[in-house]
Amino acid sequence: MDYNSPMTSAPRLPRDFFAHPTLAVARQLLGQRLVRLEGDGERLSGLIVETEAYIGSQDLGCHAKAGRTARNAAMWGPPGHAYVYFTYGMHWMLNMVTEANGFPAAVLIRSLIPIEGAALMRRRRGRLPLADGPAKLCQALAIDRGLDGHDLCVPQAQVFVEARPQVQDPFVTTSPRVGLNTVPEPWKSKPWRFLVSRQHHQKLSKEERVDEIAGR
DNA sequence: AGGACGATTAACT
DNA sequence: GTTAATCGTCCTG
Repeated sequence: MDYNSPMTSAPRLPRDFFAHPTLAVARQLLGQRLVRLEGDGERLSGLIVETEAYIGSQDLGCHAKAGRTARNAAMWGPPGHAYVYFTYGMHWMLNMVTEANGFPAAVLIRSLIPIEGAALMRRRRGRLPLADGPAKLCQALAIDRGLDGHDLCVPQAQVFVEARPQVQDPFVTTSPRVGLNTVPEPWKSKPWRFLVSRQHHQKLSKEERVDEIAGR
């Protein structure tokens, strides 16, 4: 499938998209549209603009470093599933499992540009307008333990990703992953965080609106 | 059974 | 720049 071609419809990313090296998946998820279908049929979505890669038991920043546990079991499973975990006593985090079944790795979704359902996302965030930040994103989209292990690649999925044009290299930056304060080197400094430049956000969301209209 | 510790956030000085 | 909030998870005993 050519993810760069112009399109008026938005096919979902298939499992094969996730069955690849985690750094490539984290990079290629930028600009893709995360969709959350709620029980009442409401559709919430946003463009992914920040991700981080967590890669295997050797990566001391990855939850898989301590081996397989009940909490991180989804990361060992097949690609294209959600790994949702609870941290800091109050926050949920959304990851997408990558690579082959049996190899523990995932991409953390850290930030979205709201596209559909932005008003509801804002209401859930109190006075704050954005879904930027891995915990805020989960709150805005009502993602919690119920979606741990969720299959993102079946027709009945409640959370999935729709293919959008790839973000071009000039608009992408990398940096060390956030919040790994007690993680030893070299893992602490691996540039495994991928961001769409702020300058490019407006252009991305503008194009998305055009495509939304064209698709109807 | 108890304690340490977060892949964070908001509200401070 | 610092720090409190808050509790599931994992490890120790």
